[in-house]
Amino acid sequence: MLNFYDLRLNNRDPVYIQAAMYVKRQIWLRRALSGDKLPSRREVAAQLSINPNTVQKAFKLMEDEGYVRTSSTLGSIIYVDSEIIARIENELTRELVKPFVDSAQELQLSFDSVVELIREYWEVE
Amino acid sequence: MLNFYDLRLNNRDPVYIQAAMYVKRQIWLRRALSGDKLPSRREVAAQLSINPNTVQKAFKLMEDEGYVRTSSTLGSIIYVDSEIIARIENELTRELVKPFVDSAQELQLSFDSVVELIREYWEVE
DNA sequence: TTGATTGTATTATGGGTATAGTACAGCGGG
DNA sequence: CCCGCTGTACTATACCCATAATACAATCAA
Repeated sequence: MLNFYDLRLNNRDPVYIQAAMYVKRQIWLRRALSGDKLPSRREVAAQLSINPNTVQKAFKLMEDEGYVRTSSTLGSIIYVDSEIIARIENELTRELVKPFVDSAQELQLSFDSVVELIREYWEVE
Repeated sequence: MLNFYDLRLNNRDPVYIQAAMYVKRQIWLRRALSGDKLPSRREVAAQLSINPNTVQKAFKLMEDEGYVRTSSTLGSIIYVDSEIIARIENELTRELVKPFVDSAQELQLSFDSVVELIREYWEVE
């Protein structure tokens, strides 16, 4: 049973987007596999301390994007096939790397200096 | 006279934030120097095809952050000293690199694979 | 069977953002 | 002097997001 306790919400992006992205990352990490159950809308809302309506919106989005299926009898489960996984992988890496490279180049940073900056932040926590 | 023709607005972030960030980047790139004039609110609105009120909000933000000064006689001009430049540099690199590294680590990417991904996107246009 | 949980839906409120439209005092160039 | 531009301010509208508070039919366990 996938849970949402690890998800730390930020104040920048819509909450329902963040929730769906979280599930996407779990699929990417192979921590969410086809058939895995998701908690109920109300349970997820409790885990994240958000409104059940916002969770409903996230589930709706995940269903539309194809990796969550819902039946009123069984609740919601993960569904992924190779096509969906490939789509998610492309989406996650592209959405991560592309804007970063664009911004770095807009600031006219060199490739080497960017690598150096990342190295600085990589280990520190 | 600094203009805003190069700024491509996205649909993700508030427009007035993007406008202020654009000026910040020009300062970072030393394309905007102390004393450089900014167009009027209405002129910026025209350059970006947005509402003058939104521009006013951007100018208000830039004044609050210290790198734009306005007098009703001379209009708005850039003002930066070494302290402000240092602050902007830290802010831009941190806001660029930190979230990127956080996301990459959340996807459990290795440092080397991240560098490789960036290399893939770096030259491509 | 009864009661609790489920997915789903609706209405209302509030905050943030962006827009449109208007207004006004101050200043400068013709 | 006067017209136009300036910065500034205000109201109203609209959209998206998030929340609160319900409501209801279907399902399942006790």
